[in-house]
Amino acid sequence: MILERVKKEASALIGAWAARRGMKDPPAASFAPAPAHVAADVSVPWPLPAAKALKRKPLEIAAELAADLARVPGVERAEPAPPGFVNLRLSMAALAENLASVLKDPGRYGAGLAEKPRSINLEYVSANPTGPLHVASGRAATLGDSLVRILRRLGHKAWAEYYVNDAGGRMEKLGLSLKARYEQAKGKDAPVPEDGYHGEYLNDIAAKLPEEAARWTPEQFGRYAMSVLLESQQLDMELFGVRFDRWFLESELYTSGAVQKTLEFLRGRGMAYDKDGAVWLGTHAVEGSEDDKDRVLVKSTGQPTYFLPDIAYHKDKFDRGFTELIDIWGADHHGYVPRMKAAIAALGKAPESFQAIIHQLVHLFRGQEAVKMSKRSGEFVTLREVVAEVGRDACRFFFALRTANSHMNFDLELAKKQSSENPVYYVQYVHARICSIFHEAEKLMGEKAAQRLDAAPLDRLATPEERALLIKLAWFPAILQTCEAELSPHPLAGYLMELAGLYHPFYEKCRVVEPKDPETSRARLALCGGVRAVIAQGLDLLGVSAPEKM
RNA sequence: GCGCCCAUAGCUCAAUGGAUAGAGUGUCGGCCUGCGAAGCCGAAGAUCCAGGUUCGAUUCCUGGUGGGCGCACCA
Repeated sequence: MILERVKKEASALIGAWAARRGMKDPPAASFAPAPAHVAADVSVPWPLPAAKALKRKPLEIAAELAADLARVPGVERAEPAPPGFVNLRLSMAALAENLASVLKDPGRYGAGLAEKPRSINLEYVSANPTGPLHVASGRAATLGDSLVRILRRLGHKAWAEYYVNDAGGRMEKLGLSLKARYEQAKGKDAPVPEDGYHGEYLNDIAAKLPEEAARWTPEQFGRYAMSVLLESQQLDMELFGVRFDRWFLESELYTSGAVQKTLEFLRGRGMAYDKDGAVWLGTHAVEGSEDDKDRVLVKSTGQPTYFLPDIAYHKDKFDRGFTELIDIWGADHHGYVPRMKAAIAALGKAPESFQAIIHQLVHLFRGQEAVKMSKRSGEFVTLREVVAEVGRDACRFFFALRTANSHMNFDLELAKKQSSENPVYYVQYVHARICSIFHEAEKLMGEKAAQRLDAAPLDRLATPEERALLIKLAWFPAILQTCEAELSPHPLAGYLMELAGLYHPFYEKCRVVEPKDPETSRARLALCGGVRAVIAQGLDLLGVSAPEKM
């Protein structure tokens, strides 16, 4: 990981430079890829913010600093550039060494960069078990699953959970709806309740009910429907390549007594009080609370609200040893954030230990026409349906490219039409193409020779196209860290697009398998091997396959 | 009414306060008798409006305009 070494050394030199000039709080050094029009690899903008503190011209600082940074091992050249950058060019030897390390152990490339390993519980999707998963759930699933994979690669403990709301009033509503469908199937005139679930899927479940269902109570219908639907959701996630470490049932919180214990815990901390026959959480009294009013924990009927078991659930996560909780919610729940934060504080935990990632909602279109997303009305576009039509890879990459904050329109017609033009194929194509080159090389050089990349003469890599690829490979670990910092996989998806975009010109200009020049062939094969490995690793972190043939 | 989020190329999206705002797709013009044309090369094409802070603003602040979402003893 050449860039990480260079960044570390350069930061130390910058710190020393600042100390020599008596700077008290020097700005942190940052490193970015140099823009296309400068002949350098890494851009260091540090002189610009430093100039303000020192009241000096940024370009002068850059010039002085460049002299220092030129000494960093692996740096071939360091030059000042207006208005106040230091541009670094890495040595070919360093880039070659980096490629060699990628080839040696691709699975460890970018691994273990976490300086302080975090213990994070990520909860996402958590859809009600009252229907199949909607295509919009694919967004949260992609965000969460990819993030978990990336965090683990970096060396963090990341644990994925899905909270199943299998308690409360929904069960009866669902039961009555299924019962109606069941009776309809027997020719009776039994309307689904107005506020029930009107989706087609209940007909399918009704058709497969056992005989004894004739004597079931609505609750039994409800329990049955939920277990079927939960299994269906679990299959949805599996088909989408999303694995959860635990499907946490809300009902467990009741059977274990955790709900009651949490209430007592909050009372004991002086955070809960009685008013108007209900029990309230004194959120306004919590230090730093941004919630504007108190919230009901137990209704005057004696029934807990949704809020209380939810607090119990989050308490349980802390009790299991996680120090950070991250929930991924759709924007329709953003109003719930201050409340949850207040609850976390009421539990006596640091407010920073809980974080909500809010993603904007997915708006479905069929051409120009908006598609309703209601579970109660008939029209319902399931995740499984879309995955079956456009493919898991295309779907996941599509979601992975976007930031959580983007309000996205998902045109089902376009998604189908574009399935062969989806950006994911642009990336996968490079992988397949390289695999094909290796087959070609094996034919000419023999299988063993083509696969022995470790001793390749990498100093043969000298064209701009080859160099651009080597640099791009070097940025991969830093991209994973960006994903962590932004809590989003989208920088990785964008990176893979860029890496693929650099490979094709290389392919056009640099012939890899060339019997007349076996040395260059071997070097280029090694480069191809490195690109293939990083693409495969990157796609895997996004839950996307890297096919050998397309 | 109050709060959160968004507005960048025809379309879908990127861009830790920094250099000439990047991709994909679409349009136009070229490129397959050597490793995959799901590709390459070239062209045209963008920061909603008005102020402000800054050496420097797509980015930060204020005010508009347009849109999404939310403001329960629902979950």
